[in-house]
Amino acid sequence: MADDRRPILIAGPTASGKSALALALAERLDGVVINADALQVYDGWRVLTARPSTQDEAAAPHRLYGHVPVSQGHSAGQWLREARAVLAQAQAENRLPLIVGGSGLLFAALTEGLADIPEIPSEIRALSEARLAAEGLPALVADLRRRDPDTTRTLDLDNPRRVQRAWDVLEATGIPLARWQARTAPPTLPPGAYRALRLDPPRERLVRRIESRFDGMLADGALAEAEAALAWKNPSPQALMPHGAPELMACLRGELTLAEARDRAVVATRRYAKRQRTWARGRMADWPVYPDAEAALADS
RNA sequence: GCCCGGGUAGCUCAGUUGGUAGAGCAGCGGAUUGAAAAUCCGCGUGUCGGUGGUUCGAAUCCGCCCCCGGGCA
Repeated sequence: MADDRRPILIAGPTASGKSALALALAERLDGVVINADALQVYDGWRVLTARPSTQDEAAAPHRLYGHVPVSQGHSAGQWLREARAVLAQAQAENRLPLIVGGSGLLFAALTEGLADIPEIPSEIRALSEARLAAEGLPALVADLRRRDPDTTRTLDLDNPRRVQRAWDVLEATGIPLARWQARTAPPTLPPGAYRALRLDPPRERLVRRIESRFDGMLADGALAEAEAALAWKNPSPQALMPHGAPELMACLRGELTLAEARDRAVVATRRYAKRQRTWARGRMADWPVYPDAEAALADS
């Protein structure tokens, strides 16, 4: 097992200790830490997204952290392409890849595959966004049903994001989303090509960690980060959504007290952790589970 | 001490002329193949402050008591 150089995937809810575990393993096993978190890719945040510190980054190589400008969008597809390149590079350098993050979709893309759909031009996205706002979801659903009955059959039609995505893909490529997905190529990391584990601390402990971590973020300059974000020129919507960011920005605008902002940020984070656990139960059911990083380290 | 408001789900509150209660948020469960830290779906028994009474029947009417606001002394 010691000379097993297959990539290690580390998942778990936010604040469960994934990053620390990845760093410890990277130091021990001559590894490279690869980010699988949708928001830690942004260069505008460090404190509020709980990104590894500069000291952490000096202790072991880290990839796909803070490499995307906040003016840009980012997608699971982009991440997958980047992750493939980084994996190949790690292999060439004989470093053990440690892929760590909280975004279940990114792990699924890597281990189950993702349809090879080109990026959607921003104008098309803007168009569907505008139609959604002006005509509402039912109108977009009706339009999609008429033009792409196939995809409509299996789509969650109550979910504006999904409907919009299907509409965008059809509009941009002329090919139904369902057909793209049916043609999905085999995954980058098929079963057996990787090792995986997930952290899942007891619920009460995780809640306490979420609270104390946010208080720590406030002590570490989260407000200054939010203040800087207020001055960003054209941030992409997703760059503004780290938990705590909208709340602290509202606080700085005088719309919330700091205590209110803190409570709402904690609640948002807790709700996210719950969704992450649901994903893990359903989609990572066969990954070995540990209550914390120490237990996982002791076992590896 | 007196007067007026309030006391209903963990929190904020709705409850038509008395027919044993319901929203939002939180919480819980679930979905999730490109904005995923997003988005969507499902789940509501709680001494209706306490106690006595009126009534076939009280969160709803009456008496007393307790608690929280505000006002007058």
